[in-house]
Amino acid sequence: MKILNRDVDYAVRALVLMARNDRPATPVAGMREEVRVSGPFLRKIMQKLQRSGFVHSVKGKGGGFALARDPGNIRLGELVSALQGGIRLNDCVSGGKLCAFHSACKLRGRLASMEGRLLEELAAITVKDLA
Amino acid sequence: MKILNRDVDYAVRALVLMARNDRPATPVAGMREEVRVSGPFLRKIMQKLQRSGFVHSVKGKGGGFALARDPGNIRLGELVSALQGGIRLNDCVSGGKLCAFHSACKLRGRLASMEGRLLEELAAITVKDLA
DNA sequence: AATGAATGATACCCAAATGGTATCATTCAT
DNA sequence: ATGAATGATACCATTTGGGTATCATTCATT
Repeated sequence: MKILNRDVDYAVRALVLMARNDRPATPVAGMREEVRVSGPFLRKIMQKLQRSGFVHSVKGKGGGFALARDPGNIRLGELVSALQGGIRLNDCVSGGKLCAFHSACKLRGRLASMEGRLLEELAAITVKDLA
Repeated sequence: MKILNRDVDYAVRALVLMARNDRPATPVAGMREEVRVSGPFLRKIMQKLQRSGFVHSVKGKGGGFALARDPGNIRLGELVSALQGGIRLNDCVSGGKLCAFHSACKLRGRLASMEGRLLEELAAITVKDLA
């Protein structure tokens, strides 16, 4: 239904913000207002981004997050994969749940190629593009 | 996340079945096995299809459902609209919930056009194509 | 007229996903 | 030592998706 969830939305805002400012480390407290989300929730998202390698983090006073990759190389498609486990047009194409009609299904191939195109389009958008 | 939900899936199966058989009326009991879904659930879906004008229904003994439109003119995009209220890539583009960055958002336009292309692709697939 | 096969409408219900909060542990500059 | 910051994780509330149950209505058949 909805392809981009809130996590991706907030993550994009935060990453764009960091790309524009380009500071050595931005704490959550310094982003949450502009991203317009609660501190704890943004923090959870930033931690996911850290685990996925999009940002690196510095603990302790004066710490925070900073981009770990070039903004021109952080693609929306990757964010979607990392934060919400990808996209699936239906269960059959990419959910791994093949239905009983698998072999005869004329819809499957079409959906699969639609999904492919969608992913390509998402991959074509980078944080730099949005900054 | 998932663009086609179960309703659309089962609806397509039922409509394709009806298009192939082309009987004056097919009762739910005569479809549920081949569609592989419980009777009550399929019935609920068929009722939605009836209300949306895709099929017409005949009550009483010997009744059932039949296509109300040419199979070549029943488009997947319409089914998605009728059965799950369309697609929205995110809340901002088509959910009516504009975020605080509305005017400055560089992502919005791109998502909107992606959504448009997706709908076009869905609209290009008809029940006849799948029958 | 009675019967039974069929849909119409609607009210539930359960499980999973989404969106978000709370808490405690750890690290580090000062 | 202190306090600012993240790491990890558990928890919670609401919504959505998928599905069942029930009663009312219609109609062919007898």
